[in-house]
Amino acid sequence: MSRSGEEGGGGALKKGPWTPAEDRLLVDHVRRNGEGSWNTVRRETGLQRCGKSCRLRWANHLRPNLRKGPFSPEEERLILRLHGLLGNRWARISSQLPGRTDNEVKNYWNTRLKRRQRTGQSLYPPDIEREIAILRAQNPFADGEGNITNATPMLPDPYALPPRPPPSSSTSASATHSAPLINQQYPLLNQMQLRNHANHQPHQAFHHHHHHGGVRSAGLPPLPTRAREVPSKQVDSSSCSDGLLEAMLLGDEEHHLHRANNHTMCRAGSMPELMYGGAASGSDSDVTSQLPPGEMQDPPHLDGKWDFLFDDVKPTMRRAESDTTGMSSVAPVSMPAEWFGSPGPSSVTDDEFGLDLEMQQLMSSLPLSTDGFNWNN
DNA sequence: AAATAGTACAACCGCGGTTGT
DNA sequence: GACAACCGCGGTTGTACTATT
Repeated sequence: MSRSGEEGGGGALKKGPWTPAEDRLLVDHVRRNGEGSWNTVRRETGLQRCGKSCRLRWANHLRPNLRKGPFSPEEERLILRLHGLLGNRWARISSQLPGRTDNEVKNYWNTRLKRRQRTGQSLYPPDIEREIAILRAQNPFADGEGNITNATPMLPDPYALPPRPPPSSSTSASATHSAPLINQQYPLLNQMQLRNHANHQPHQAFHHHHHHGGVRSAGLPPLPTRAREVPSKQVDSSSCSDGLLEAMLLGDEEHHLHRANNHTMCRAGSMPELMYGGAASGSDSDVTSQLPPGEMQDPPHLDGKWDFLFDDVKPTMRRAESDTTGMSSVAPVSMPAEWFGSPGPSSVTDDEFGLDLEMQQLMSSLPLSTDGFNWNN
């Protein structure tokens, strides 16, 4: 089969930078049809772009709640830690950075941090390296290459009673013993575990890893089939808004980061003019409600007409979601509600939950320390 | 001011996974 | 089960921008 077959028919597909007119076509398409079905964009809008390109453009530049601009020190720390645990799984890493895309994280890593390698510096700051070594020892599903190694699910019971605290005197020694994830060094993590317990039914508490290239869940109960791969960006907020990350960040400077992510800087990348607002309708579907007054901008090149774009964006209706076999209770995965200013309870689907759980386990292992390391070195 | 090097980022490409027929 | 279509992810490339010489 031809992987490029999706471009079949019609004239040549356009490549290169997107124009405002193309963006408008795509956004309007998503507004009417929801995300997904990217290959119908061309048929329905006449946009001479392949579906793949449309998806990328939407995900990286046009979707709401994108956070652009330099990574904050907190974000950088998180990237480093997660990369140490996950490797080059950019989508997973970016899922823990609200509003950030995998492409951004990837670019960041390739430029800023790989420069350290070229200059002979270690990939991670020394303290992060220590953390990673410890966390790897604690997380049996994350090896040094970022691979999932849980051919046999080995996640500690997240609902287990807190174990004995590790010896307070020997941090390095803990790297050699398999310390449980619930760690009294990080009291908030215990809260997170309890919260996790309250939010999810026990039968859901298994590890389900969907990522290609990884080891899939072995001998685990089948998941209700839902619309397959969830773009990581679409998981992020639902994972964070009600999940463990926010709890972890409570009382921490990163908490402020997270709050900031939720309420500001909702703009689109190279097109800062693409503010999804201007006519605050007050409805849940109005992303502009997340933008502080005064941050509204009219997109110059679009003559201030972007306000209409996201008033009624429909949730994705994908093939697998169009059935009515017990999946009607599954919230649409695309267009998370929090995009539109209605955080509400997390609507994590079963599939998302599997991803979420894995990330929660990892995230719950990350210490809260905010050291004074110079991250620009 | 011009040339060069370095950086940042958008976009493309290929691969692999999932779903539908 | 085989195949086709679709989709998402990660690697890579192209190019605009900025800093330096």
